[in-house]
Amino acid sequence: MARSFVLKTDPSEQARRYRIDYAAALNPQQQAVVTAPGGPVLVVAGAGTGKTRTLVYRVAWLIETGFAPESIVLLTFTRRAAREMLGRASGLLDGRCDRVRGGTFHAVCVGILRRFAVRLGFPQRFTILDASDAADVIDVIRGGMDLPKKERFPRKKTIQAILSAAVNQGAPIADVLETRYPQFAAFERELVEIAGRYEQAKRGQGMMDYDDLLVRTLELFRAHDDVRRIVAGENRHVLVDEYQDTNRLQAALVKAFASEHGNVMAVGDDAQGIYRFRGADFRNIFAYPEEFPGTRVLKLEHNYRSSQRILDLANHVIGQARHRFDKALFTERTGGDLPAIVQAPDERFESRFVCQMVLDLREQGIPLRDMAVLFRAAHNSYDLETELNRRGIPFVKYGGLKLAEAAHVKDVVSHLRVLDNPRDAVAWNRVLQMIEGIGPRTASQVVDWILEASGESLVLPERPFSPRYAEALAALFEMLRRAGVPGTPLSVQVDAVLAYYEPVLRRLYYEDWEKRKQDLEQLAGLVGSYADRAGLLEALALDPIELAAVDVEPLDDDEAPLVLSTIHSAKGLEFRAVFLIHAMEGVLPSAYAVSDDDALDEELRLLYVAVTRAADHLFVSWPMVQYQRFEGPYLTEPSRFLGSVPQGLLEPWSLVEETPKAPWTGPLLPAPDEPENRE
DNA sequence: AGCCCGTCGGTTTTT
DNA sequence: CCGACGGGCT
Repeated sequence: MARSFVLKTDPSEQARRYRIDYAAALNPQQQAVVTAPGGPVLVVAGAGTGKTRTLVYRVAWLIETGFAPESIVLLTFTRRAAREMLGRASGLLDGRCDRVRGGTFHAVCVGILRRFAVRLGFPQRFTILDASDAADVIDVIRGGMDLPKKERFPRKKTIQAILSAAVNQGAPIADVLETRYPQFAAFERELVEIAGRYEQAKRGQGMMDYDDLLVRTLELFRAHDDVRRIVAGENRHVLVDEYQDTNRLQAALVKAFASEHGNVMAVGDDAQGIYRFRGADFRNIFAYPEEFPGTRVLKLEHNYRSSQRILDLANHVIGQARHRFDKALFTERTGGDLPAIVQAPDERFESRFVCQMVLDLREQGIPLRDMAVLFRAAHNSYDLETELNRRGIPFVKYGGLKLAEAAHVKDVVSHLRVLDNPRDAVAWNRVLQMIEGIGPRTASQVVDWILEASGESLVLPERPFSPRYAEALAALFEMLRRAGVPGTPLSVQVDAVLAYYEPVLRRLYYEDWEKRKQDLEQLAGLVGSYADRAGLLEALALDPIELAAVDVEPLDDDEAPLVLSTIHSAKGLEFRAVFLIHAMEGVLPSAYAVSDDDALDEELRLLYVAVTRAADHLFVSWPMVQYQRFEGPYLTEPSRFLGSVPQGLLEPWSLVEETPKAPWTGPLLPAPDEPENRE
C-alpha cells in the first residue's frame, strides 16, 4: 500500500517575506496565474495581456516559494525568447533565476539525448542535421536510386520538407502528398523508399535531424522508463509558452516532462496559432484539460498593449475566421490614431512611405527600436531594405535567410564539425568537395577511407589518391591537425579554418566573395561568446542566428536599429509603431492558402498577430502594381481580409508626390528630365 | 570524373 | 533570383 508522507514547510521558509510585491506588479488575473498552486494549469491569454510578464513573475514566484531554479523548466518557441524571459526574471531576483533551465523543445531534447542517446544505440556525440544537411543526406540517397527520369521528381529540399511534414503531423507520406503536394502524388512509392533509407542512414551514421530530436527523446522515454523517471524527476515545474503552436510530438514531450509531479503550466492563445505547416493545431490547446485531468483554466483578457482603435481592428479581423474565437480584447487605452490603410502606387512608393514615416515618428520621439516593419515572407522586404540602406536608416532583419544556412558559412562550419567529430560524413563530404578535382564521386570514396582509418582522431589514410588532389588533401589534413591540437583556443581554430578557406571562397564565389566574407567575419565575431567548439556548433545547429543586414552607418552612434521581421518571427514582440507591408492577395493570404479554408484561417490569424503587435500606430500598406520579370507590371488586389473592414476602423490613405514649391517666381523650369531628381 | 555554362522551373512561414 | 539538370569540354 502506498502512503503519502507530508513534508512540512521549513518555518524559516514560511517567515520569509517575498522580495517582490506581486500585488502591486500584477492585475488580479495575472496574480492568480503567478501564485497558482501546483498541478496542471492552462492559461488562455489574449494578445498583449502580459503573458510573458506573467510567466516571468511565475518563475520568480516559484523560486521565492522555495523551488530550486534548476528544477524549473521553461519551454519557449525560440532560444531568444527563453534568454529574454530568464534575463527579466533574473532582474527581478538579482540573478537567482540564472540557473532555471530554459529553451526550445529542441534544445532541451538535445540536452537529454547527449546524456542518454547511447541507450538508443546512438553515439553520445551524434551529429545534428539542420534542414539543409538533411536535404544533402537525402540527395545522396536519391543519387543511389534508380528514379523515373521522365517526369519531374521533387528536389532535395522538397523531399526533406515532405518527410518532415509526415513526421510532424504523424501522418503517412501519402496524406502529406495529397494535402500539400498533389503534384508529386505519383511518386509516393519512391518517397516512402527514400524515407526508409534516410532513417537507416541516420541511424547507421549516428545522425539526428530536427524532428529526430523530438522523436528520439520520446522513443527514449518509451523504451527506457528509468530514463523518463530520472528526467521527469529533475523537473519540479514545467512551464510552456506559446502552447497553441506545439504539435503532437511537443505535447507528448510536455506530458512526459511533467509525468512525475504534474506541475505543468501552459500559456497560449488559440487565436494566434500560426504554425499549422509544422504540424501544430491551435485546437490542441482545448485538448489540454483532457491530457492533464484536473486542469485549472485561467484567463488573461485585459490588454495593456494596444490602443482601443487597434484592438477594434484586431477584433474585426479575427471575427472573420470560420472558427469562432471566444475572445474580445479590451483595454482602457482609448483614443489614439485610427490604423491607416495605405494604398501605394507601387512597391517603390510603399518603401518610400515607410522610410519617411519612420523618420517622422522618430522625430516625434519614438526610437527606431520601438518600430517594426512586418511582412508575410522574407523576400517581401527586399525593396524596402534597399531604400533603408540608401537613407542610412539602420535595421535588423529577423526571419528569412539565416547566417548558419548560407553556403559559405556551412563550408567553414563543416571543418569545425570534422574536428569535433571525425565520423561526421556529411561534413566530410562538404569539406572534401571544396578541393579542386574532388567531386561527389571522389568525395564519397575518400570519406569511406577516412572513416575506416579514423577512430576518435583524424588520420589521413594511406590510399591511392590521384595526384590531381593529393597535395591539397595533405594540406587540408595538416591544417586540421594543427587546429585540432588539444587546448587550442576556439578563436585560433576558427582563424586557421578561415585562412585555409579564403582561397576556396574566392574561387567558388568569385562574383560576390567579398560580400560573403563579411558573413564570415560576423561568424568569427560570434566565436568569443562560446566556451568551446562543441558549444559553438550546438548553437549554430539549434539557434537560427539571424543574418543581420546591418552594415549601415547608424544615424546616431549606437542607435538601436529599426526591426524588420516576418510575422512569424515577430510573435510575442510588441512595438509602438508597426508597418505591415505587402498586405495583398497572393501574399497575405498567401497564394498557397487560397484554396484551403483551414489554411486561409491561418493566414487570418497571421494578420491578427501582425495587427496586435502594435501599441500606438499601425500602418497597413500594399502596392497597387507589382512588376514581374517577363510579364511586366500587373495590378494587385488588396488583402481580402481588409476589403470588408467597415469604414471607421481603418483610415484610407493615399500617397501623393510632392508638388514643386509654390513660391517660385522665376521662369518655368525646363523640361523635367534631370535624372537625379526622379525617384 | 569533374567543371563550366546555358536553360528552365519554382518561388512561405521555422526548430 | 536560385538551384537543378544536361551537354560539351578538359
